[in-house]
Amino acid sequence: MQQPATAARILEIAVPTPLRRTFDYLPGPHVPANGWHAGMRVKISFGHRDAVGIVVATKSESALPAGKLKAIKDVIDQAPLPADWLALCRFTARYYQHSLGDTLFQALPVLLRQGRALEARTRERWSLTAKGHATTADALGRAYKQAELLEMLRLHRRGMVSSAITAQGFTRAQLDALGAKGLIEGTVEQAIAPAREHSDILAEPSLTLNREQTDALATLHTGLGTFFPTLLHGVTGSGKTEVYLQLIDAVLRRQQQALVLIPEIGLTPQTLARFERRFSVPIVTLHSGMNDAERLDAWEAARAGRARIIIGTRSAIFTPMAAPGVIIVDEEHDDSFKQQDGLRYHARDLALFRAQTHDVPVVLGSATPSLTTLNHARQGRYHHIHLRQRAGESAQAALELLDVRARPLEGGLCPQALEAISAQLEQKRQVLIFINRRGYAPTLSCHQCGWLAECPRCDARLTLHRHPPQLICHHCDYHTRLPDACPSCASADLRPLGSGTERAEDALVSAFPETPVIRVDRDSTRRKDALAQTFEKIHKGEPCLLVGTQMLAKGHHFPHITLVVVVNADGGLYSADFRALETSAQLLTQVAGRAGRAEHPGRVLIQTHHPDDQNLLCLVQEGYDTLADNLLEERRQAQLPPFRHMVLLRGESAHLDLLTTVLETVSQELRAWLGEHARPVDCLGPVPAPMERRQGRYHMHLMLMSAHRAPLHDAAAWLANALEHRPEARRFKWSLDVDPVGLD
DNA sequence: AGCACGCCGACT
DNA sequence: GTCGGCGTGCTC
Repeated sequence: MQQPATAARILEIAVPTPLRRTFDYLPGPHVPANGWHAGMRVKISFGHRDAVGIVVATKSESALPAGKLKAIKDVIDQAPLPADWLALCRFTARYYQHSLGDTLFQALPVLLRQGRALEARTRERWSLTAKGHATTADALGRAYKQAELLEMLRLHRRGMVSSAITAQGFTRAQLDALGAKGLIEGTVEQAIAPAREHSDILAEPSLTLNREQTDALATLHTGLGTFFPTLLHGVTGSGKTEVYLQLIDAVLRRQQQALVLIPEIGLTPQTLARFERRFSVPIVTLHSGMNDAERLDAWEAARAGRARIIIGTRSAIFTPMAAPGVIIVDEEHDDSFKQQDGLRYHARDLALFRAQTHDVPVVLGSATPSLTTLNHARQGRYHHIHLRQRAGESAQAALELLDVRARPLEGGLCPQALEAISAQLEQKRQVLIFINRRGYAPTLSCHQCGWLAECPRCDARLTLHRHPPQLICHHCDYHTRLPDACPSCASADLRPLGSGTERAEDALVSAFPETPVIRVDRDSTRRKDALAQTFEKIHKGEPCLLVGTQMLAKGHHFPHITLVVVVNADGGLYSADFRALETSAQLLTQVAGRAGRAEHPGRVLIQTHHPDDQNLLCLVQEGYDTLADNLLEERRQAQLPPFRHMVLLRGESAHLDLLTTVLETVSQELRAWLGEHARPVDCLGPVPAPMERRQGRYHMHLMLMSAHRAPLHDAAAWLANALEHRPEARRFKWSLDVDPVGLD
């Protein structure tokens, strides 16, 4: 037996504030039944407001005189939040140089942030009794509604929860009446009910694996119960999901849970349905479409161990688990795993940390792995499993470059592309046209004087939209009506410059009036279910033209598409951002993977103004893996990530001079400090951000680079500290980005 | 980040 | 005369 905990004299408490420090409180008269422990939530008065805080330590002394300390107002949790969850948040806060309080509260569902008790909600499930089964509806005489209810429940073998019953138009009175007659009974269960004992894990048999999949699974099986990081490197259609499913099956049989992270728009209803069809255990999902109560239910059920499979986007990495067994990060190269504001964490990287602390395998799956992950695999830090065959009959589509220099373009499409589209349509097939630009045209220009429509608040062109006709800035919320004449020379000869999805759509409608043209981008898909409905239409296989942005490239597969046209592959070729080529090669490969299924070999036509570009040629002739190796070599020579690590300090202000001056000063001080303490860290800048002016504010960067994490971390911490204690630094916004994924 | 305090402009 | 603008200071 544990000794009764001695009463804590001081509680160290993390508070939801960006301040990077904790605050000491007195326990007052409050003593939890099992003593004070880190991870307990408390109510406190903080400054001039009330707040929820989390105890992160108990101690006997404070740096502050006792008279300055307040007592807490109340205890919320009698049992602390999980210790490993707290450790994950601590690591995250330290690694990303973020306030612990902010980190902890961000990792908590909203209702827990607000101080709601952590316990499963309960609900009532109704089903027929033996007597109910033996009774026919006509025995109920004139109680028609009751008879109807009885019949409905007869159809639901596992019963129905009361909310579902009332949603069908029945009342509590009708339930009670049938209950009183002994025909039905209600049992109270937790919001996400545990799997029934002795029930099967599988609801349907697994698929037969091919040789590669079998080997992959065998390797992964050897890693169960240990930290076993693996890159599952499989071409589109190679059956990665089936490998995940069978690995999860093994994890469930060990009485453990599986956490599956997916990109923001990667969770298609098809994928979720596949998990739910396969397993009969409780599965919870965590995504943006859920309300606060549902999120709390899922979080609580995962923590308690009732939820056996947890599927979610980025933030699901913070879901606690009673018995973690595996973490899977699907499409690990996807940038939506990186949070781009506030706490700028990367869910994939945290998945690695979590897997390590839990001693469980972590599987990173992708057809186009990030250079970071590929480098780990090449250096033997991760197991590297290849799936090179496509499962099923389909062939890999052939990639071809189309030189569009000096060719006439219709909605961005050259005559050769239009011809190829026409040939496919004659054979009643579907074609995908990929343009990574929404709107009608990237900008509007004056044919007389060369004026370009520019955003008054950003260093960017305004995009021309047709529905409704407007000039819109895609970097801020600025929009304006179309000018009748050139603001510069008053000429009326204003012309759209270049093509976006809307213009391609128009061009295709006039070129192929018989064929339906479906546009998929953020503007055409505003309504909630519009995307799902559109995809359903496409899956019927009727000939059609599909025009869209990268929304089309992710997750979904379209078996009837036999031709993909990429309108412009040049975007990533000559960008200032060192990652642009990597991202763009991944995107092109993902788009190309949409074509060519079953009996039709696919074609992918890539329009370019740079048909001799070495990288583009490499991608087309050798494929992503070879290009990735070349890019890794370039990164090594340039000493860029992943060969050196990076921390970016972003500063933002309406006053450029103020921003520059302070960043100059602080960077000089940092360089002096680095020299004095012999820290091998390079400090570059301040330099203007790639788009210096955005939303009327100036953006400057300071970049820290080092081959070693520890000194880089020290430098970042020094910088954060210096800025926090410098009064001038409070006159502009700044943030640190550890391992940034974009330099914007 | 909140939130309060504080000292100067256009409103009932 | 007051409502309110956001500069500045503080949170155990």
